[in-house]
Amino acid sequence: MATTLKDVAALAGVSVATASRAFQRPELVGATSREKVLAAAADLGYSPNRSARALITGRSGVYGVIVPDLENPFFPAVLKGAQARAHQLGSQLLITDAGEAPEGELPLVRTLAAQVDGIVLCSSRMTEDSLREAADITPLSLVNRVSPVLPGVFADPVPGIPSAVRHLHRMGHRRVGYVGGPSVSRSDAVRRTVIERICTEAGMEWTDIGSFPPTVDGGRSGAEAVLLTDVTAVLVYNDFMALALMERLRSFGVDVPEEISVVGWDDIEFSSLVTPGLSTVRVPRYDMGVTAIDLLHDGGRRRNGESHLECLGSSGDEDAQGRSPRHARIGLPSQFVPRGSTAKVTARE
Amino acid sequence: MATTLKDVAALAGVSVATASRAFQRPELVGATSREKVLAAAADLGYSPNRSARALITGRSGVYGVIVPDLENPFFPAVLKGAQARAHQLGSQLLITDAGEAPEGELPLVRTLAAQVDGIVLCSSRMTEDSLREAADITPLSLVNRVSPVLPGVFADPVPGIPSAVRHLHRMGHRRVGYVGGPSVSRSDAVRRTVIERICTEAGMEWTDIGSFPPTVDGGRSGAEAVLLTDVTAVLVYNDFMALALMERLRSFGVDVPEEISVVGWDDIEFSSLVTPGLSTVRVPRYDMGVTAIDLLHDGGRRRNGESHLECLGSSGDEDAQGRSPRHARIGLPSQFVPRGSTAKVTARE
DNA sequence: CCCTGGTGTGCAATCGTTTACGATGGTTCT
DNA sequence: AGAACCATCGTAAACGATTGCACACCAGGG
Repeated sequence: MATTLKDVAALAGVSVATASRAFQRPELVGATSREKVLAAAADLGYSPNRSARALITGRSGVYGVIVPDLENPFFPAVLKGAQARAHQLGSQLLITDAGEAPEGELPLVRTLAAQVDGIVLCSSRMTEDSLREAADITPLSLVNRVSPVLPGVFADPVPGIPSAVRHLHRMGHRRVGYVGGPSVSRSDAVRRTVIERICTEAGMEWTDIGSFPPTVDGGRSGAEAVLLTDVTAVLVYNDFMALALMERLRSFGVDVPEEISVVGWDDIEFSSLVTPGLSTVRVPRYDMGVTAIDLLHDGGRRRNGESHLECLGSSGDEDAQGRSPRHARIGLPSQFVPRGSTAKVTARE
Repeated sequence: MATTLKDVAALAGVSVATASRAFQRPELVGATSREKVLAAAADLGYSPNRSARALITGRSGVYGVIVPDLENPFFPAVLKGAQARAHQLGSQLLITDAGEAPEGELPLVRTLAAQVDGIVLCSSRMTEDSLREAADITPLSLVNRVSPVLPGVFADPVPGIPSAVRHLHRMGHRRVGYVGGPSVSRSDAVRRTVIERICTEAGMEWTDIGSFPPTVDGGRSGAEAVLLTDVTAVLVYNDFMALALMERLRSFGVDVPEEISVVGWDDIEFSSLVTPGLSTVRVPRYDMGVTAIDLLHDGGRRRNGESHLECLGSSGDEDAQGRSPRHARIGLPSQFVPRGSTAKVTARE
């Protein structure tokens, strides 16, 4: 049916070995035969059979990506970045929705591992032990999750949080709250501490409003909790929650930003669409996808200097043999995006 | 590295042929050897090498899906449905973002075709000719696009539009407009005619407000165009545009729904989050994904009765040989979801 | 006793590539 | 001139699974 390398070789008048080398190791074949092969290939519209290649090289040219929920607007941009990079590298992306099931992730990794060259785990909720086990099966790269033993990329709260907090300070806010996400979330914990530090540095009062599910409902509950405090501004775990929170505040007759300013996190597309626009901390989702594939591709080796990436740290843990594997953990800078949901403090208490 | 069929066969004390048949054609091997093979496989944690299998069977166990833009909230649910079905069938999904480039879709199909068993094209903007060419290369199934020569699944405007229009009528609206999407869009044309028909049937005045890009900007432009007319309610091509349109109307001091009612299309998640909630025509995205894979899987053959699907029509075109290939074109019912953006007519004019 | 038929199994070819190895011819060095 | 070397290319063996074919074995009928 499809044209094979043998057809190309025949048309070019060379052996299949030479034809193969014309693609794989061009420097090993003579200029004339190389050109004949290339011409024949173009002529026949040849494209190599990836299964055959995978069979012998042991690499499929496909990377797997596991996301917890495709409908969460955080991930598509990550996927786009990952796909762009994968295509540059001649690979494809096998995307899988883990479907809200933390305990299903490890089996999923097992299934996928057999047919991919490595897996990008997004916001994985797997235990550290499961992660280790998964890493034994196949190369892994983490997005939005840090592990001492695995390479990964995450959003650095800096400079987003400092600049958000300073912005609130300039607007006259002195009491700010944080509506957190799931308490198991590492990034939530990090944000919490950074917010606290920056607030105290700026001489502002900080209130932990609690942990909530990272959903619309969580945002609504958050709104109710906010009303029990005297804060004039809140930072919220993600835009989803922040939008629901604004909505809920309004339904209680509390105006945003007149009475309470709200800052979200992620800068999903809708944040700029609502009224008032949601001020938010933008995270470089696309670049995170790109970087995740990079990490997979060079298997944790030294990164090429080409990029805008900023490597914030590496694991120094020593393994049983006393070697010191250094796994890249890359933090990409976040950025505060001011919009209508933050304003000068006026009414509230 | 990984355990192969040979290992399993050796442990079970049979030949690889028997081991293979124990999986593929169990009825051909004796009960005792079958059990020994299965036990050995379980013991070794054997999983077949899909590349090797693909090489000989010519089927990779992977379906491709091409979407125009992953960040468009319409698609994730489709992908989820497609994935669920694919997994049921033992296949994986290779998802690709075509990246806003209609002219890039055909090359993309060519690239993908080599490594998948078929491709689901979502909202393809390819020309009919390109579609035909693509269909020559690999099995195809269309989502949100109908073609006379290809199987596909689309959202049936019924009963969504009739019930939306009746709802507006009950609210006292007599002049409604339609803010359309790209004029090349088939579904746009269909909606247009259905809206017109239902409106006239209900004795309402209908205004075509024009064609706009299916983006936030398109929605904004649509808002301005709406203000040049005297309609009291508009139906909008999709929720994205509808939300931006509401936003824009409001920035012009026009209240929704006090002065103008707005109905969107798709029921993306945010439509229920904004204030007022966006009334919208919900389309069964998840089921469309499921069905698209089904169409690919049974290669346009008769559908099994198991489902809730409603087959609206088949192509009767005859090909050169005079045969009459019947390609399933399946319309899934849409549904009107009333929310706050539609209300009794009051102020306008 | 031979032949037919069915059942269960193994041998070996095959899919399309990659790549180790060896063969060939030509060039350069001593 | 002979050796050593290099560039170039072909032969053939993999990779791991599937499957057509043939073979062995056993039952039963003539």
